[in-house]
Amino acid sequence: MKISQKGLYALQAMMMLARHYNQGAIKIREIAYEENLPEKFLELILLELKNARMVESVRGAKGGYQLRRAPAEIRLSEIMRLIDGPLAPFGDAEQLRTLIDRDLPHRSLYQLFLDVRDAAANILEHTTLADLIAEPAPGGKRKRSGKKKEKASVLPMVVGGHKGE
Amino acid sequence: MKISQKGLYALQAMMMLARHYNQGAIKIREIAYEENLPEKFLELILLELKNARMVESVRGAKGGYQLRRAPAEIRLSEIMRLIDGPLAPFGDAEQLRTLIDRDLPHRSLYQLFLDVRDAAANILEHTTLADLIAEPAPGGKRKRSGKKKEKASVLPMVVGGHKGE
DNA sequence: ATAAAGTCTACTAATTCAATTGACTTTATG
DNA sequence: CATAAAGTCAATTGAATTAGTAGACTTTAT
Repeated sequence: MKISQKGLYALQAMMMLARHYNQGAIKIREIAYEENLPEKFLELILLELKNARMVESVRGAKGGYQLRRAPAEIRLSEIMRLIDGPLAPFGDAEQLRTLIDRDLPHRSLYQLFLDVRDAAANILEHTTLADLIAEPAPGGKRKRSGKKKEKASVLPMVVGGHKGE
Repeated sequence: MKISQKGLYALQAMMMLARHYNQGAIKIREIAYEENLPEKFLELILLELKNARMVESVRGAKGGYQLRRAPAEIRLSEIMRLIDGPLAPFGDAEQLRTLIDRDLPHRSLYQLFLDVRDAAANILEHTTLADLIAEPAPGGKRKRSGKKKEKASVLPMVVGGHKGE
């Protein structure tokens, strides 16, 4: 899973729209200005987000873009998959599962790739735009939404070492 | 973190060399044949692995390649970083930490990226070539080495849902 | 009618990816 | 000591991807 410049722009634009949720349509120019994004490029990105039904547009004068669902209902994984493809570091989850079954000599390698993709998916499926725009409590640590009704498996919070990369 | 074709080849080649550890130098041609890799491309990859001191070469007739360290001492993260760069989905860990400090409006987004990279790093730093080539116990589940002496933070085992991507 | 907005198609320049080519160097061996 | 088998290394290539730009078109508020 590699996030491209375009993917970053998409996420920034969506965060901006989330911050302005329920304030009517926001012009491309305003998003571009507030987030410092190339306007013409952003245009294409918003079109893609619209075709994926994550945002909706209002055409003509007074037009602009707005989220189609509440920020808490839009997962980061959804945006990332749309713009940058599968979360897996190689191929996609389906393909990896097939390879694990069929390419026995490399089974363990593909299983590892799948583990990595699952770790990323667990984080990105459980984080929404609402989580990202929530102001952090002054002394507090970052929180994830932990949606109520989902069937997804438990999510261990990974803290991460402090050196490396 | 995206694994390129080249990265996959490197991992396959290293696994092959791990399987033949302590059997002397293995010819590029043999690796290419056994793993079905393009020979000339593999050549370049092995050169890179050599410059990174993960393998060593023997030149001339009877020459070939072998691991410079035991399979249990070669982490997957090392190979992947060499060939495909940082494990982070965007930039690298250092850069993300800087952005988290300096780009306050996007702090939460970069923190999320860092969480994803930490999750991947936790898996890939704790898996070695020895883990990958270990034959799975007939009915058993996949295991990770869990090295003894390391200072790295605890690693929760992420299982992963069964739909998605 | 007009201006302000989104829509859409096409193009491009730069970079990366996945190799391949071919000349060169080193070493075992007979 | 000639030779063949091997690794070394620089250069090139074709295709794909990335990060945009340009410009014509459509829709809508006023």
